[in-house]
Amino acid sequence: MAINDNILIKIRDMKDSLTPVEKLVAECILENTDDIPHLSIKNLAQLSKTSDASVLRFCKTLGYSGYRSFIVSISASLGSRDDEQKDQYTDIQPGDDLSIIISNISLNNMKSIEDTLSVINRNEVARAVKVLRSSSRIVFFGIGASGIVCKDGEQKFSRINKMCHAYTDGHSQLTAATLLGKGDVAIFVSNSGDTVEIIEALEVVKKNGATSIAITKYNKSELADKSDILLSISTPELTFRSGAMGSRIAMLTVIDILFAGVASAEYQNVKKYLTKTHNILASKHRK
Amino acid sequence: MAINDNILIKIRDMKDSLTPVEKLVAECILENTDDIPHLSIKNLAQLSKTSDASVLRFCKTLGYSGYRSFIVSISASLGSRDDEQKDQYTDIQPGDDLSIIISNISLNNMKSIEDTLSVINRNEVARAVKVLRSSSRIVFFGIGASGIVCKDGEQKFSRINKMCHAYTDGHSQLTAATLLGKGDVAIFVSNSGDTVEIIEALEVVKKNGATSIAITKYNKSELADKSDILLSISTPELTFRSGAMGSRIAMLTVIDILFAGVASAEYQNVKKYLTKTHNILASKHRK
DNA sequence: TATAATTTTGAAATAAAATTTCTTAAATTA
DNA sequence: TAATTTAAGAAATTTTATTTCAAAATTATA
Repeated sequence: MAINDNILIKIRDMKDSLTPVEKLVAECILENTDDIPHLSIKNLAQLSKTSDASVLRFCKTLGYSGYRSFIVSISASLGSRDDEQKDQYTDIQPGDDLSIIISNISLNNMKSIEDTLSVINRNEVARAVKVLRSSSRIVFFGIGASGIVCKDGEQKFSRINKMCHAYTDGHSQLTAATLLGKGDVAIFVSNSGDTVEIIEALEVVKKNGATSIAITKYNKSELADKSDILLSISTPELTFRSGAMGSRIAMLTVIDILFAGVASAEYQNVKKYLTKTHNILASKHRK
Repeated sequence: MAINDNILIKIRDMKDSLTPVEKLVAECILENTDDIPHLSIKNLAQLSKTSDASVLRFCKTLGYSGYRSFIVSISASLGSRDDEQKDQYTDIQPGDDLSIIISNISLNNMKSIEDTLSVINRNEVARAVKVLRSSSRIVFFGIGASGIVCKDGEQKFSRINKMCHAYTDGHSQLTAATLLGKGDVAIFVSNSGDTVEIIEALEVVKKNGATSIAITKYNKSELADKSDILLSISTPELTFRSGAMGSRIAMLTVIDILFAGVASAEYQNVKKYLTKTHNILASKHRK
């Protein structure tokens, strides 16, 4: 829905009440709309087989103060032209035009965040932040795409000097899980919530008395059932074609929230770490 | 959601890499956006306390052919903008209420994607997809938070049986860069575009004749200048508190787009791979 | 720290574009 | 058919944009 004046509609409606030469100008504009903003008044006069004075008269007839104003207005109208479907999930189809792919992927990723925002339980987030703040160390468990989310969490919490580690394969996960104990927090990242290795690790962790946090899709799953704190994400179930794009973005956002929650609550303690790590990284930039 | 180019975002992101006088122009434009379309180049020079030559230089720096093109573009952006205010970037404050943190983080991550959509050059995306399709192998270069994005790319492209690898430390990056040659594609991921190791690797890669693709923030930087194909992202410059959250989400979205572009164009070839990898992963789920 | 090289900048010159004025042509009407 | 009005373009003028160039500021180098 274009909310602004649409000059093209104005021109179309005005057309019949214009003088013959002005009408030529109007028709020329309607036929070459996209090019108009880049034409000079002389160019447009040539293209419409009229004169520059007539083009200017046309602009004034439409109510503009001059050619420049007219161009500004037509540019704005072209800018506000609606871009088709906006906010439903759309899957990528084979052979899709690249432009559609670009907006679909972007919209889906945005939608994943938005949807996660609406399913996530704020009390659970608060509980998670609380146990993370008082934890002696944090261990992330995730495999494949979820492993990447874990690595991200590890990097983030390292910056505020939290003892933390990400384990991204079954074996190291089991060994790490065995060594956890009371006061430790284990964060399990799994889209499905049914990954064998993750459930195995969860069971070991629980036996050892550490607190478990699950980041998983909003759904019934063993992970969701058995973990102490449940942070749900939501993302479209697109076909396998699209890979696990949205869910990963949603999971990262949950990690961001946990990090910001902890860092903000402990700001007095952590700001020196943030400053230090920021500066040391900046020194690795040229110039 | 504004899906079109938004020049105001471009200006905001570019600001810090401009010369002092160009920066004055940029700030003046950001403060008087609505008036700009009706100002002559001389007016704008006066308003920004610079010279007409500098304003013109500013337009060219941003990539426009002249002042007129710039005005057309800014008019289009103004025409397409919808209810602002709501979608301003917001930073986390120490001690913020958890509920505010949750929505700020989510909104900022969404906005990063949206803004990236408005600065990314679709022709460059098309070129990138083309070289990726015909490449004999793909190598990702990135360090720190960007390294995680690289790992993600590696996982994605592996699923369609593309030869690919992510190198996330300076040494392995240099050795990998040395061995690349014609027909190979190197994807460089760096938010700043100035990371020492990345620039070094880029120089080696160029010397060896491989094609270079940069994923970096919309800004002037050595990486942006020197790479063959430039894919820009946009994200708010929040204070250091928030870490590199938005930029990472934006970069991942760009990777998603490249992957979907390649997979969609080669759907007939890759669907068997996608099915196979999907099934083998599903077998690792319980029940 | 002085000097060379480079980059940034604005003033002036030039070119291009927009606007006004004026004249002629066409249409209308008495 | 002649007088009047309206429409249109050519030419002149004004404004605007662009290029060129030299001074100033900055950065690198000795």
